[in-house]
Amino acid sequence: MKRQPPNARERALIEAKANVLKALGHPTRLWMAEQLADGERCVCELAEFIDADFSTISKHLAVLKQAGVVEDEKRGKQVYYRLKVPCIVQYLPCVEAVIETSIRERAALLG
Amino acid sequence: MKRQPPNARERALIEAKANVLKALGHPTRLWMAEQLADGERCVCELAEFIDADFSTISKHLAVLKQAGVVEDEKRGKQVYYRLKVPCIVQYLPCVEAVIETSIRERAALLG
DNA sequence: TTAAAGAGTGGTTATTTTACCAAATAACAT
DNA sequence: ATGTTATTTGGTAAAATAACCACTCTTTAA
Repeated sequence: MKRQPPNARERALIEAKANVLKALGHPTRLWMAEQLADGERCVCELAEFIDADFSTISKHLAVLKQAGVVEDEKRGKQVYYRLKVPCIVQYLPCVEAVIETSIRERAALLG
Repeated sequence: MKRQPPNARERALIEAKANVLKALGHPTRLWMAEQLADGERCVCELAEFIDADFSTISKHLAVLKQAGVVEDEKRGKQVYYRLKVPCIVQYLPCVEAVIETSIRERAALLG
């Protein structure tokens, strides 16, 4: 069976998937997603541990939301964020495996 | 138990993980990774289906390699790429679930 | 009703990313 | 030796990203 170039439909799906991965591909946003694996958090709780302007944090959350990774809910003065599809963080062990492999290889090079 | 801000070690790990996700967070690179899930491919086989300059393709592969996602091997005139940690593509069903959720919600909005 | 706290927006700037072209390198065939 | 194919590298321009500041909006508290 010969391989095919991706058609328009497939290309759209790939783009959407890449967009999700890209959203998680920033240290601050990945950290946020990991925090949310333990349950919802308001912006102020997340901000407590992030050394960045509040507006920056807000924009990172907007990126995660736009990608469909999180959803938000306003309760009183606070806005709570939570993961929409929790499996998204269950992947991370494999991502870590990638890193461990790289580290092991570098160590092997050093003897 | 009170949550803690990430220390230097944790921050380095998060950065490394984010870097892997970022590498996969581009349509062309994600497509390449998916192709490699079926086994190694040389650059020319991948290029066959990608509408971009050869140099562009080469640079995308370099990004994946630098992130530790793929490794390469030169055999004759060709360079073959393969996944280093195959589980990296097993995640994608969850990524798709994120997208499906978004689509379903949008559909629900339309009634 | 006024002030303060939590969060988001708009604007700006520096940095990064991506794509293309041209040129270089490596291996093979003639 | 020379050309040809496969791939990478360097340069550059355009576009996207990420950070900060100043400001706005909303909700609660005084």
